[in-house]
Amino acid sequence: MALQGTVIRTIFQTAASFGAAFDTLCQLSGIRPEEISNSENMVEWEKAALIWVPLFKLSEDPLIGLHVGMGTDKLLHGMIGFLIQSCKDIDQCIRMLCRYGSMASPMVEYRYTVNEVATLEIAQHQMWLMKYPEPARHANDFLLAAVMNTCSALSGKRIVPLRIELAYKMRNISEYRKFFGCEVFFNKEANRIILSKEAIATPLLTSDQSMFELFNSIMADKQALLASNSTAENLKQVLFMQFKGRIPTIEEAAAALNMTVRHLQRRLLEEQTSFRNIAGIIRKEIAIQLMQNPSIKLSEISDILGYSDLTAFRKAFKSWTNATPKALRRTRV
Amino acid sequence: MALQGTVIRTIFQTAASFGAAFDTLCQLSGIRPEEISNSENMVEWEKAALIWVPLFKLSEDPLIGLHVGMGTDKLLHGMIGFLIQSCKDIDQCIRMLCRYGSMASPMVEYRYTVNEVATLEIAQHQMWLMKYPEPARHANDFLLAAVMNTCSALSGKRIVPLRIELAYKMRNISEYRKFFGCEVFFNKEANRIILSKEAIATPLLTSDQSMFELFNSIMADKQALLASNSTAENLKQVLFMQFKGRIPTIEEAAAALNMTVRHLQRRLLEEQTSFRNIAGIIRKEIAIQLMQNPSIKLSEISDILGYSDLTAFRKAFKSWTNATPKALRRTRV
DNA sequence: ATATATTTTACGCCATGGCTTTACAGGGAA
DNA sequence: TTCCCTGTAAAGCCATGGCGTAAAATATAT
Repeated sequence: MALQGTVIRTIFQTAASFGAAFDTLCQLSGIRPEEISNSENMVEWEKAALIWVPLFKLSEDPLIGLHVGMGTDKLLHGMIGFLIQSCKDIDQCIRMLCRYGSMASPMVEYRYTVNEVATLEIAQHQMWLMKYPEPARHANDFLLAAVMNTCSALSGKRIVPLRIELAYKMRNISEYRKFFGCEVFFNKEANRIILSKEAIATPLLTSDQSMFELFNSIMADKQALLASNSTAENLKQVLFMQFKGRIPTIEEAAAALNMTVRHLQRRLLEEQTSFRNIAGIIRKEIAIQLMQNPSIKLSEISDILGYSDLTAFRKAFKSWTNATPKALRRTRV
Repeated sequence: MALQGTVIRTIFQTAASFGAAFDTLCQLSGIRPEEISNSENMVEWEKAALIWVPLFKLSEDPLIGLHVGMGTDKLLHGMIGFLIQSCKDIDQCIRMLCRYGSMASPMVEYRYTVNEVATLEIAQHQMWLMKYPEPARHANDFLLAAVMNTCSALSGKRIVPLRIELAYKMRNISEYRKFFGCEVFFNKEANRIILSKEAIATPLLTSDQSMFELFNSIMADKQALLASNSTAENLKQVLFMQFKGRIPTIEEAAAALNMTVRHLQRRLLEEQTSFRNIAGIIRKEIAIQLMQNPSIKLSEISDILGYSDLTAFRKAFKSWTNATPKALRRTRV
């Protein structure tokens, strides 16, 4: 899992105005400038997640994510960036973000629903939230602010949401209100931008139908290409991306892959693996990731992975790693 | 722990209009009519909690508690009933209910706060809620309705709350709305009646200052008499009544008993016991009560008692009972 | 390809031993 | 009475073995 490199470049460049030199940030984040100069290049998710640590240290700004997002008027670059700026209105922009956003940042899922109001939910992967809670918060603030800024920049009008809902604790609410221009609620169940139907109907100044169709076609082809992996790889993707407190059942996974359970089992058998095998791999990966945050207790990791019994988790862990959790934590320090 | 017997008599008499004969209810509840004919007599808490089971079976009414409460215009009887009807206004009524209510129904705590609005919270003991969730719901509905009905009856005006908040799932909301005459919210964190300041300032038709002072003096003396137990008994009372997910610490208990930690330890030593000893007794008692509901898992009981580790709970349980939890559940079936 | 039946495996639940840490017990001085 | 200090017991955390059950694997018939 990774993040489009140029998003990081944008963040670092914008942060220069907060007293943080571009080169210093690269160095402190372990990122070479060439890694983030090309919109096709992806940066490993942990490197991307942790850029906020030096950013915070250097700026001493508890709202560094929000402030950097304020200064970002182009969230994504390259092909997807061109696609978005060619959309006809804000609504289509957000739909394209939802459809292709995961190609640029697979650790974030964008969900969009339109009823009386339009709701865009930004869902970071739970593993990221658990392992690096504070950097995840800055990243989310950044995304929200950058999304709104980008919408305003492309439409030539200040787009004001109906309200913002944030899943974390309040922190200097007046800064949020000032930037978004609407009420902001903390401690909500998810991170959401709620927009009016008028707002999402706002046309873009940069709209270009033929360019839109061109870029959309290219993106769709690219997405299809990425998807033509082995069944095992696709299954891993599904299990990992749709992980929310428990591994999906084989029925759910088969449905997500548009095949029957028995067919999925046959395909996996052809590839010398099984659903149970893949599910174990995903659990192991998430467990080991979370164990690298020493403040996360073993019982929490067990709960997160869907085990209702700690002894069962211990046994499973031993079977994956041939080591006990404590022993593995010792070796990884 | 018990409940003022005449409250049950009132419930049974009111339920007669729902097709349930008084004698039948007594028989099905294992309660002799003499037990509930005297306002000074108390009925064991489990008998009192379980009266709703036959009531529900006979009436087949999922809102039996609410409906019986609707027909009850005198919540408490005897001395405390006279005290309440002698109050000057609704506000004083509720204060007396909070102060002396636990003498009539120790398994319920009434909490009252007045800010912009007046909030009366009715908190049933957690052990009751866990062991008998459905009867607890009926009892709570009954209490809420009876409290409002009693207020209206004593003041000669229909007292309409600002809103009602209930901690359980929605069930035929229109019946609640119709009776209370205000909005009702379910799935809230506690059971509360929210009243306006105008409502609580409503004077009682039955107000009598000299009778109030007489009954208040008698109740205060009686409460003081009940309290002049051994330190161990008082501590048990405090630990049990203030149990909310964990046993209070020795500091908290000492503060509740108006003495220092060291003084409490000395008093208990004089009575050949200790805080740890008393705390263990309370934990054991709650654990055994909850284990009698087979749908409550051991891990839930462990959590409820404040253990963050199931193996520690198992060990403690063995030390209290000389039996494993499963073995004890087998013998008690 | 699906449906059914049988087999296998991993999770849920139970119980216990071991080690560390922390809350309490209790003595004693002021 | 308060304050301080030392010792101890119980809770927190770790790890493992055992047994039953349900989900998944797989064989087989259609």
